[in-house]
Amino acid sequence: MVDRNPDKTRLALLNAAFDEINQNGFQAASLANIIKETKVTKGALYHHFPSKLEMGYAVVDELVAESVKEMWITPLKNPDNIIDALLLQIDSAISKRNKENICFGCPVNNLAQEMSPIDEGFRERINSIFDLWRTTIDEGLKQGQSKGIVKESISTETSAYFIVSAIEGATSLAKNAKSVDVLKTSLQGLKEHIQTLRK
Amino acid sequence: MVDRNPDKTRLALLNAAFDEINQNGFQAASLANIIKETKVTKGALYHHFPSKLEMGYAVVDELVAESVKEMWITPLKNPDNIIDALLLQIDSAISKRNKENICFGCPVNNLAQEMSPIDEGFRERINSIFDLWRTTIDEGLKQGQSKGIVKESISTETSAYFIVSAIEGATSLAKNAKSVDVLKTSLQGLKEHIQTLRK
DNA sequence: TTAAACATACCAACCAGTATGTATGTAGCA
DNA sequence: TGCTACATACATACTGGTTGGTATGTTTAA
Repeated sequence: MVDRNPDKTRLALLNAAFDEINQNGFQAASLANIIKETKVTKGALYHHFPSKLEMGYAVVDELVAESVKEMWITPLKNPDNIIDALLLQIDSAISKRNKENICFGCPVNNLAQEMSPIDEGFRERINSIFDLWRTTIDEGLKQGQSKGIVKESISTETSAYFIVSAIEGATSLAKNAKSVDVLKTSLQGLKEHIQTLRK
Repeated sequence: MVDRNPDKTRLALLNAAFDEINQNGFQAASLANIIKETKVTKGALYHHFPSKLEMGYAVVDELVAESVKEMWITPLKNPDNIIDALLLQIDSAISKRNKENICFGCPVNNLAQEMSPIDEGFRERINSIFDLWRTTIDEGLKQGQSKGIVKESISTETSAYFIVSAIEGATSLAKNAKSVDVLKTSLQGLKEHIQTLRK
């Protein structure tokens, strides 16, 4: 490194680790690739992070969790109309995908699948992301019910679980198919379902 | 090995590989663990499979694909009532899960997540499993429409994509939460949705 | 002068894969 | 039936490469 800027160095490592993990998974993520990509030396890496595992945790806490909040929490907090807000965010999620990035899937789901049976630290972190996501939708639907926007007959809890799982499943299918169209079609089914929740 | 039984040896390796892959993913699956588990030597393993990759393919072709067919293809081929058949298989899938095995998730989805960006051989194999699954549901819904069981207004293709992605997403959420209840609740939403497809 | 920030060289452990061997079942033939 | 030839089935020991991690530096800012 030419410039001595610890914050910048740390962030560069974190971003490179995020990419490496997203492409190869955590276990197969190679520190050698990360230091090659960032041009940070191994000594500097281990100055900023005590271990590969802790670096992985930092990626989840600081990058993955933040991106989920940006996409699925903040826009769904106290919206005028939760159903419209959900449909908008689904379309927004679709529009962010293209041929090149569809194959990486959802970082949260990737790590959930790979690490949850192996490492409790990852599992708990990812679980709290899913919990926050689901409870935010649950809360939004409940508010929608009391506002008279959402059908009273539905269980908001069941719906919230169902919506999150459908989004993750659609992202997963599309990742494997390497197809934005698969994502669109799968989420079209979800969108139509969400419309039926309207009062 | 005491007894010289090539078919048995091969199957033992395949089963052990399936377990090892299911727990650790393909890349982190260790041949050392597999030969330790089966008490088959490395020479014998490489006599039956030319490489780790080919052994992985064999696991997908001979074990994973077969288990999906048993659960999601055969019972959904030409059923009297596709909606009842779907609901039955979903309940059957739930009932096969317990505290101990919920954390392993769906083998198809696990491999899809991990290997699809990395290896085309895995991706194609898994993709054809998903295709078969989805088209079977699609075909079943189409037959249901012509029999007057399923609403004419729905797109069977969209519904089929949606159903498969919801099942995978629910399995994924439950895996991470290590909770059969999460699976039940998520799939409850799907079951209610499937009921609305009835004419 | 001190500590943070970074750099270099190295390590043991593990990995998939291979080279080379041995034991055993079987097909062909006398 | 008994012997030979051969291929299948399995075993052992090793290799080169990669892994995460560490010990021991040097540089630089405060």
